[in-house]
Amino acid sequence: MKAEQGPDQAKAPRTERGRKTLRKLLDAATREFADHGFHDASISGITRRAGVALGSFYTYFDSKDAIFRALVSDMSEGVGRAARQALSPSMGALEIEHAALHAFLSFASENKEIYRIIDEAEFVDPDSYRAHYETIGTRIEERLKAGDDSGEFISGLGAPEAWAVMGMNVFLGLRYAIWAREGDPAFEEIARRANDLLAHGIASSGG
Amino acid sequence: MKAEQGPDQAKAPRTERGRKTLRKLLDAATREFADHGFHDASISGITRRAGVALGSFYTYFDSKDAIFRALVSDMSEGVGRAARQALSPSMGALEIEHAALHAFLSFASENKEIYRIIDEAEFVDPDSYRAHYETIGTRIEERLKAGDDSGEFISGLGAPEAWAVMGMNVFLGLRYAIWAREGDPAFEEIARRANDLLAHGIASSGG
DNA sequence: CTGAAACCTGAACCACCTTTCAAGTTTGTT
DNA sequence: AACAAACTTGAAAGGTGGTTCAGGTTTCAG
Repeated sequence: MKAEQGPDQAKAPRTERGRKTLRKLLDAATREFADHGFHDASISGITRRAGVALGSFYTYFDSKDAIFRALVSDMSEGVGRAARQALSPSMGALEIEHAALHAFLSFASENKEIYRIIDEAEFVDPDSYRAHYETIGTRIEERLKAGDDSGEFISGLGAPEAWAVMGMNVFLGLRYAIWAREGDPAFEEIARRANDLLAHGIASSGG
Repeated sequence: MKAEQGPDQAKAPRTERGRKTLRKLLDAATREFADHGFHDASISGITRRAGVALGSFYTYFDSKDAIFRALVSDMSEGVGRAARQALSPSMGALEIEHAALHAFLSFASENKEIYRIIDEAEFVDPDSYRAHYETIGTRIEERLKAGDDSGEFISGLGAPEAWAVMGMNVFLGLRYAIWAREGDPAFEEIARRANDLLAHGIASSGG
């Protein structure tokens, strides 16, 4: 239909002024979507926060959907980047899962608005949402298979176990990072307990 | 602001005709919200599906939000009812978790629209959404504590483990019930593998 | 049977929001 | 300096859809 720069790119600015305006719009949109949700957010709200005229928005994005997609894509990458940085190949397989969850909890805690936006993609941009979790699920599955190969994990692990681990992590993030309460255990304890569950399960040995 | 019948009740009809119209509106709304999502759903779409005039909607609900809330509340109870029916006190603690997940997968598979509507409540009606998961989490935590007491589970289990289990179940439901694919394992196998993970974890015994 | 309450109807009101556009300003290159 | 391209501007076009309302019909208790 229309020639675009990249998969979900904004119309690329060609001057310094343009790059600054684009950045202002993206930052403003993050706040606007976080505060109001996709549908109650308005373009005029975004441009007001960004301090630019309403019409300027369309210099950089074709539509409200387009800027939302750009944001989701940005943030999905951000989650991946944060996870990658916390992991090192020298870690043991279990240790990797522990570090991944701990990093995820910290990231979610510091980026609550980002999390809400990705969640809302389920309804605004289902393909991106699905791609986001499929990608993470695949990465976890690869880690499980690696632990299998190295003898640290039992064999026969696959996608179902990967999705189970992902679900654990996401829900612990929802409860203890996004919905954090006074008196909750620290992230360190949460990660340790989840790791114990993952390692040995909860059946009593005598059973 | 306004006197209402119940916590999230529709304006109660007083005649048989009224009860039928209310039911038609709720059924139509379920389909409309499932097909279009909250914001792209329209009142006129609901009344068209229900076969009643636009204005009749406001005889039963104060707003679009109100009917959505009523629906979420209905459905949240439906999920709980389905789970309760699948469980029996004679089951062992692990068996209970297995049955709960299996029932949830079946329920989600047969009620995809319900699943989607509850998910969207995160944005339309955050309090209901949170209450929904807090309730389920508490119920799981009670089951874990019961297994602890009976000696079937290790001791020290609590909310973090409950949320981990809930996350596992929800994400397995998302992947294998809602996003089911050709060639996926049967629910029985998914439930069995999740139950193994929950019972013994994935660390190799020799570790 | 009868009257009041419940219920139904759909056109119109209204508030709001995305998107367009024509005209003006700034930037960067030659 | 001079010009084209990039960028900005904000009013207004063009839609949409939630909500109201005044008047008509049905229900049901007495």
